[in-house]
Amino acid sequence: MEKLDDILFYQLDKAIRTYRQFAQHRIMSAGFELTIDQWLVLQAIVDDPNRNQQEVAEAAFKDFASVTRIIELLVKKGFLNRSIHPDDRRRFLLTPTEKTDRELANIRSITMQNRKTALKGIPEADFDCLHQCLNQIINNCKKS
Amino acid sequence: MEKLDDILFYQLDKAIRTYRQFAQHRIMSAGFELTIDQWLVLQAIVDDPNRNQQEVAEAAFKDFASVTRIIELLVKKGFLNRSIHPDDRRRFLLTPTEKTDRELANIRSITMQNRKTALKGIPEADFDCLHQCLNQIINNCKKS
DNA sequence: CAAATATAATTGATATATCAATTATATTTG
DNA sequence: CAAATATAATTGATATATCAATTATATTTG
Repeated sequence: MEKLDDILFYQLDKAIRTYRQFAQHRIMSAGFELTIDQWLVLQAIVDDPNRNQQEVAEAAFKDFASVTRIIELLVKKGFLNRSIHPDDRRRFLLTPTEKTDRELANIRSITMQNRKTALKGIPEADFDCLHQCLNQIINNCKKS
Repeated sequence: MEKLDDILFYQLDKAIRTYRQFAQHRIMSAGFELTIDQWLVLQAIVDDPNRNQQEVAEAAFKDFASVTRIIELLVKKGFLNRSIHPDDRRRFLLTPTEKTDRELANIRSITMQNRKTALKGIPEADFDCLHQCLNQIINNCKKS
């Protein structure tokens, strides 16, 4: 029987999850109250507040339903204000609150450190290889 | 603002999730009733039925609590029998049922195809690079 | 314009992840 | 040996993923 660790996809899964656990712990112990997924969604909204939820979902690579629920939490936690969109009553207008920018900036510095730590010892030359391989996998698996 | 796609970890996440969605769809449309995670846990048990649940969790890179719940489902679906372990009443004795081997073998052939499709176009030479990079990330992020 | 269709978002159900608390049993230690 | 501690597994609470169904509004079409 092949060892699970020899299977590329198992290793891929393990790598991203190990990183997520690591990063989440560091964000929490620094006293922040956002999960990585909440951070991703919030960042996607701040980057372009005109996005509707489906565009946010696509940007953050999340499910529509998840985005609905995550935004719910972000509103509850006071990072977003939600009001009805003036041009389309099916949509919401999502506006980051005052504390949002500060929080995002603070988390960003931790995230930068996390990435650096996680990538330590990987030669520059391998980055391209990684990016290309991952892109190829994404394209191969994308539903057409 | 950096594009999310330029961030290695975002791409990593996207790659494994795209693969998972792809693989899960193909397993389902072939008429099987196991999720990838259930398959992983079941495989870990079949590989070595002497494992206790914590060892299963470690092998499948899952949380203890998740393993409890996944085993619950596997028992319900008739892939495992659960009885009290003769040597240690805190443990359970998990025995694959008759249909388990057949099911695993059938899914295996689909999984092989899936992996092949997902890796199409990636040069052999890049595999080592990938494995090494992922391992490095796992080690860098592992809690010590 | 009214009916049909499309779109934006939500909701419900089920699966998995994570953390903390709990239960039951086994082992260790004074 | 009894009390303290360790271990195996479960349970509860909350977050996220996925699919299908639903609701509300907007747009299209006959």
